[in-house]
Amino acid sequence: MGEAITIKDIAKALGMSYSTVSRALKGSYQISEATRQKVKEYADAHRYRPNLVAQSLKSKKSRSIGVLLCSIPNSFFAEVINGIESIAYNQDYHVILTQSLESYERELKNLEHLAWRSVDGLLVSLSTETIDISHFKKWHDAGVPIVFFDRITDLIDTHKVVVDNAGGAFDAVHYLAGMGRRKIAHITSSPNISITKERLEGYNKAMASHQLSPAPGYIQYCQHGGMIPEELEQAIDKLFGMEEPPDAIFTASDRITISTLAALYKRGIQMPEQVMVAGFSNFSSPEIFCPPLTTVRQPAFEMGKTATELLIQLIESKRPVTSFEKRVLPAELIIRPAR
Amino acid sequence: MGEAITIKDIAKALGMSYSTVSRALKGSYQISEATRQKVKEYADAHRYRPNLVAQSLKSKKSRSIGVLLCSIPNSFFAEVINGIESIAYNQDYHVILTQSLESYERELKNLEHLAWRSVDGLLVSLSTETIDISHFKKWHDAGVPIVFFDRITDLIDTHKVVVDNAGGAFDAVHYLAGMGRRKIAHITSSPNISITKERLEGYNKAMASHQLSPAPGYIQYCQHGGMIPEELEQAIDKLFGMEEPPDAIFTASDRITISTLAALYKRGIQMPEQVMVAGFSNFSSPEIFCPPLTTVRQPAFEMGKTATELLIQLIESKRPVTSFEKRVLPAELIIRPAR
DNA sequence: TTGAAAGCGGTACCAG
DNA sequence: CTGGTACCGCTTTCAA
Repeated sequence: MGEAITIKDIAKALGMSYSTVSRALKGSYQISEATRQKVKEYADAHRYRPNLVAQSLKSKKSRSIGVLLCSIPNSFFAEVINGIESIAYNQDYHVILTQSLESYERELKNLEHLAWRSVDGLLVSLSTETIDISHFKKWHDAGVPIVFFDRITDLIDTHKVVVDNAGGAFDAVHYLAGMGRRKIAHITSSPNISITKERLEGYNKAMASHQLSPAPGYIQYCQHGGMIPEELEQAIDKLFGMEEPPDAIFTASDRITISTLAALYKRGIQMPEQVMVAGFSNFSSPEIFCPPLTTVRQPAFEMGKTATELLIQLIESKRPVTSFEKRVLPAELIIRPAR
Repeated sequence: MGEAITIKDIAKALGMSYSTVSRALKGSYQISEATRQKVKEYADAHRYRPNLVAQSLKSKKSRSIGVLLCSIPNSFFAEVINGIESIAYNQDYHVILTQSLESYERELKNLEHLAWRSVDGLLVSLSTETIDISHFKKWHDAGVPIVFFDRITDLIDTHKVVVDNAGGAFDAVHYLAGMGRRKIAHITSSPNISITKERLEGYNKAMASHQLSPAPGYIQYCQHGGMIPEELEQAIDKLFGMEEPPDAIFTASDRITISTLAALYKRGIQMPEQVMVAGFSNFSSPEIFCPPLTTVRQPAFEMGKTATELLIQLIESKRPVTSFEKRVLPAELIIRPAR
């Protein structure tokens, strides 16, 4: 795009060698203040911008970050992407997005693709189907920086960014119990992924703290995280086919929350009278739902930002990093009373 | 990422010259079937992948597409991005996203940034602030392929992808009128952008066809497309401070629709009794809003796909393209009756 | 402090 | 049909 001026042009114009110009532009090194001035001036005047491709070829760094996540238009991930871009843009990295659509197969293919594109590092949120993580282990062991976010794994030692899933889940269930509900069900994602376990833990803890114990079948898993509509339909049908159907549901993710509400409507189940719903969601205005929805909101933008900062730190670290951190961001319960 | 095998490695291993290997790999040209076989086999066996950076440097093509839009986490644009990625991924282009956040200033900066990254082409949806489009004209005249989508301009002759905004607007307003509403207001975005004009046109036409003429002040513009919360608050306050407040509102975009509902709630204005709302939105399940929202849905994924296909076609065209098309995708009115 | 030159991985032209 | 080589734009050693 556009015919740009190169180092050679500058050298020719100023009657110097390429290397001198190159050095002058990078600041550093041994170079006389005079020539540096001259070069900088000329460069600015002619709007010189280094050719990134040439730099890449030389440095073997692509200044790109690969992102693996399940779905771009999911409101949670869309916000995460926003956070990622906000950092990457300023640090002159570009971001290559790939979506697994909750398929292990696709996750593998995407990883392959990103490897080929020679990204400098990876931001990864695992698919619901993923159990074996040796594909990531391979790259990680080969020295490729990886930061996991949201759906993480304990089997690879690197930076991780998550929200306080257990805490958020606890708060939501505690709220439902506080509203007098005792038969609180939980519709959640695949048991494979970390967030499912942690949110379940919060649910269990809150139930216990209210001396409640969920009936068998009160915990419904959607293997594909609600990506497949039938999953949710089935979950709802099972719950309301029970002898003692729930009087509240705690939903574990954005997509599941929205789909649960839709499915309940379709069946004419009254909310909040018959069943009260609260769950994870990052939709901007859940107060316009019917009834207004109490949600656990995740700092998605923040998560994207933090993960990207950590990744770039890893990429640009001079010495191999051996000590890793797990950032836990707070989840926020936003209570929206019925009208 | 990873230590890859190069053409030189293959050449060395097979005792041929670089050029022979290169030719063999590209298929074409004059090369004996035997050597081609040998090379291909070796390459496959050792998982050879051409170095994209080197190819870029040589070919002066980056195989990247720059995208300019207003906001990533907006549900409409998030779906568009999904469509863009779906095509780009398969054609081995990568996508660089930038957001204007409805600022002309930022749009300029982003364009600069993308130019520097030497993208092969641009997908552009203008910011609400943009009036002067000479920055795009400059690049377009320099031969950079551009495809405009959604918020387009007539001042640059190139491919464009839009939805039938006037038609969608007409349908929505016609629906409201059909429900017996006569005082139908319109909250819309900045008058600068194409979609505002077209949706207004549909509104006017539908009003006229029902022998309705909007009171002065029934058309409220949000200069920043509802990005700034106060804009909407003011619009609502103006509408309901009038002697004859509206009994229906047609909203012109996703963000405006959601914010309008939220603002009406906040003020305790009853829907649909006091005022009935219908508008553009790509939220997945507006039936869970209160009341269920009748929406004009745009084929956003399709739009992203189509725009990207057209762009890649431009980029890869051997001869300069001189005849351009404007694809108009249908908008779909989805009626959701009150419960 | 500056210049010359090699090389990153591919491509394409020119000989042979 | 195949080999040699220059070159894309930049960085970096080695000499001067």
